Parts: sequence; C-alpha cells; structure tokens
Amino acid sequence: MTTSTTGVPGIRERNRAAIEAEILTVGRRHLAEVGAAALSLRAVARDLGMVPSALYRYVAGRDDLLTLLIVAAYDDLADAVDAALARQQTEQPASGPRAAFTAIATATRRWALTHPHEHALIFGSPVPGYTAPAERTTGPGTRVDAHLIALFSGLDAPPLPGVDPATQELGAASLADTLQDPMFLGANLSPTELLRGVTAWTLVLGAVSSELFEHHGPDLATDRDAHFAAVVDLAAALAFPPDSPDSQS
Amino acid sequence: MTTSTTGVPGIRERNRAAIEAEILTVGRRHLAEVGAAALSLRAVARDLGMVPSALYRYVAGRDDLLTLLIVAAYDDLADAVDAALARQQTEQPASGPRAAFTAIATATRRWALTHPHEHALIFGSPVPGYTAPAERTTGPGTRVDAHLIALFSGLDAPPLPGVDPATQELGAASLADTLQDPMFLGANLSPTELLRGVTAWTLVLGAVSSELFEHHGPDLATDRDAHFAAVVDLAAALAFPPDSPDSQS
DNA sequence: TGTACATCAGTGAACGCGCGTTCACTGATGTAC
DNA sequence: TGTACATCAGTGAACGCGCGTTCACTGATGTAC
Repeated sequence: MTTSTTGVPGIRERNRAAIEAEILTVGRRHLAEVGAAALSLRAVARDLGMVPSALYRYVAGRDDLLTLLIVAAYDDLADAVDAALARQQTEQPASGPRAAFTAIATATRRWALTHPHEHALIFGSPVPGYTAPAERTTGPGTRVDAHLIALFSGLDAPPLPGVDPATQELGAASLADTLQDPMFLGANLSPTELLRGVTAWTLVLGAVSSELFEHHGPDLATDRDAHFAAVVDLAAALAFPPDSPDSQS
Repeated sequence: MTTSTTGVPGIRERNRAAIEAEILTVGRRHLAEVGAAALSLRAVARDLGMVPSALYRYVAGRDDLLTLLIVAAYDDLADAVDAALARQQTEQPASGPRAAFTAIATATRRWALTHPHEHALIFGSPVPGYTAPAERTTGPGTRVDAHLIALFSGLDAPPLPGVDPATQELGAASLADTLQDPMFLGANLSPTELLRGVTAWTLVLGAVSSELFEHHGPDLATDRDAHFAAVVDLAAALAFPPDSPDSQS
C-alpha cells in the first residue's frame, strides 16, 4: 500500500512506526505513574505534544491503548524471564528444572517490584469497564507459561506426605481437558503434574502480589528476599520430586 | 449531647443511625455493581434520594466512604468464616486444626465468589489515589488471621521432603520480628510455623484471586470446586504435619 | 520532469458527560430556663 | 406548659475539573500518468 515499489519503507511509514513506538513509551510511563484505571488518552496526547483527536490515527480508542499496554507488559515480563533463564544457562549449565523454576520465580518478582502497575494490570483485579480481547493477549500472555510447562513435564514426583490421594486425583482429573490445549502439544504432562505445577506457580504469583499489595502490611518480613526465597522453595517442593537439585545463589 | 437525660436515644439519633446504615447498604450495592474505582458519591446520594451535598453530613468524603466499605467487607468475610467454623464445630466436633483450615479456606472462596468486587477491594490491586487508614482497617482486617494463627500454633511439623533447610531457616528468621506483634501474644507460634502458615494461606488467597480474575482463562478446570479442594489440600500439606486429620466433605 | 489527484497526519472546536466538594440557605428537631 | 435559642438535616446552585469521542478542516506527503 504505502510501501514503495522497491520495498523500502517511505518516510510516512517510518514516521508512523516511530510515533507508534512513542505512543507506547508514553503510555507505559503514564501507566507506571497513575495506574491503568486512571490512564487517559488526553493525558497521553498532551505528553506527545498532540491534540487528543490526533491519537485516533494510531489507536482505536482508550481500550485499544490498554490492550497495547497489556501486550507490552506481558512481553516485557517474558523478556525478563527469558533473559534470566539464559543467564542461568550460561552460569550454571548443569542446573535442572527446579533451578530454572526458581530463576523464573525470582525474575518474575523482580519485574513486578520494578513494574508494580504493569504487574497489577496483568495479575491484579480487572480494569473496570474493560475486557481484554483474548486473541491479542493470549499469545504474549502464555510465553512464561510455556517455560513452566516444559519444566513440569516428566517429573513423576511421589505424592507429598500428608496429602489426600483421592482429593488430588479429583483435582487433577478436573484439569484433564486443559491438557488438550495445543499449548501442551508434545509436552507430555500428566494431569497430576499440571495440578502441582499450576499450584506451585499460583503460590509464587500469590506471594508476589501479596508483597506488592501489602496484604500483610509493609513489615511482614525484615528480609523480603529471604522470605520470598523460602516461599519459592516451598512452592518447588509442591511440584518437583525431593531429590531434584535446586541451587540457591 | 443529643442523648436525652434518660439515656434513651431521641428520634434524631435513631434517624441518623438508620441513614448511616442505609448509606452503607447502598454503598455496598454500588460497589458490587461497578467496583471500587468507579464508586461515586453522587451516584450513592442519587440512589438514596438525596442531594450529593447532604451525604457530607454522614461521610467526610469519598475516601471515607471507601474506608467504611473496606471495613464492612472485612467484617462480612470474617462473619462468614466465623459461621463456617461454628457450623463445622457442631457437625464434626472432633475435627482438628487442619479441617478448620480447610473450612476457612472454603468459606473464604465462597465469599469471594459471591462478593467479587469486595474481594478485589481488600485483596486485589489498590484503589488508585486511595490509601486505607491503618488504624481503622487493621482491626477487622485481622479477624481471619487470628483464627489462622491459632490453628498454626504448636504443630511441630517435620520439614517437607525436598525443601532446603537453610533457605527455610533464613525465611523463618526474617519473620521473627513480626512475632512480637501483640496479635501473637499467647499464640506460641514458632517462626517456622509462621512461615509455613503464611505460605499456605498465601497459596489459598492466590488460588481464589487466580480463579476470580481468571489468570488462566475461564476454563482451566472443568470442576472448579474439585480443583480448589486439591489446592487447599496441598496448601495444608505445607503447614500441617502429615498425620494431621483432614476430613473432606 | 511536471501535473492532477488521492491519501494521510494533525488541528481546533465542540458535544455531553459525571465527578468531588463548597457554600449560603431553610425548616425541623431538640434544649434550657 | 411555654418561649427563646441552638443544633442539625437536607436543599439547591454553583465551582472547576478532566474525560472520550466526533467532525469538518488544512496542509503535507505520496502516486499515476
């Protein structure tokens, strides 16, 4: 369309890309400052030195901007997790899935602490009057999950002591349908592994949100890092077999 | 002041109490319908058949109304938990702390599912531009916690298999200061018990929020009750010794 | 290389909306003597 | 029991604010011939 016949993008196209990037940057800054509920198209436009209506050349409306920010947040988090995994892979090439789980959990918490509003946007209470379009958010929203699924596969952990086998069985069975999702293709995950993995991850996210939103006040732990490490250790004990190596730094 | 010399409240005083109650009722209904972020003084006044400014006779402003609603939500949840515990006490008088933990978790989830916005108000992301006055919310906010503390005391559970003792020790130590809080007076709780108890409860709240906010989409489990029961079973395994009885209904 | 036309970016004004909060006021309810 | 005064509940109008979205428009950038 606007592409010239040589395939080289013209100025218009380059400008458009530049401004789209700028909108995203400013949008993220506003999100970080005021939160999703108070995010305003007019304020973003103001900050871009534009008149509000001009934004509609680039964004269909406020909801569309929110969707862009959600996608960006998921991607940013996933990038941070990818980086943490890669770092670990080079520093401790022999480490197993449990250490990878710990690395993912730690990176997720770090990211949340540095991006509280973006964490709230994707893991907190829903933004009033907005529902995310699944076809745009599920892709980036499952990048971290894909890592976890790989880690939880083929563990064959023995039942935890003090756990009721019948209750576990029923809970696992209720997840069987989910395993049909294409996401799990080739993962070779058992319902029980999924149950225990999802539970471990729920605990991690719960701990992060609990720390961030201060459910137990600001002073629960004197050493928050140590507290979180212990929680992650417990979470890992839910999903991984007892002899699984976990190298804490 | 307005009390007559006989000690019997006059009409004014009774009217005032009645209207205060009505404000709370309408406020809660609005909260349930639109959520905390969209809660508006004007709308509440409208619904009461009053002019907006009249509300200021009863409430200092929007923030004050929010505080009232937070207190009411905590109390309502705690009432539901109390009722569930009492019911269990009569139906299964011989059941132990682990069964009580399960009852509390189940009641908390039930309450959250029937009061999603109130759950979000106290356990979700913070309301933008509002910070709760601790001196008014901590009282009702810790009623459920008090039950849990009692349950977690004196358990002396053995270390979970697959858990790193050093990591647990550090995590527990970071909670030692918290144990000085008057709330723990006479509870005889060890740092390790607190760590494992808080973690178990974090998992429960995380699971409730995850289900409510649909972090894994609407269709993670075909039988959500069974899924939740299995998660609570795993949570209990974190805090209670393996031989602790847990009677699932 | 030059001209006629189509596309696009951004402007500026306006729409209608709802919000929290203030203020001077009326009329009813209570209190003191 | 009656009267003068103080307290309180609720009214109505107004303040200034920011919001999302629409619309007709100007001027610049690109395209076709």
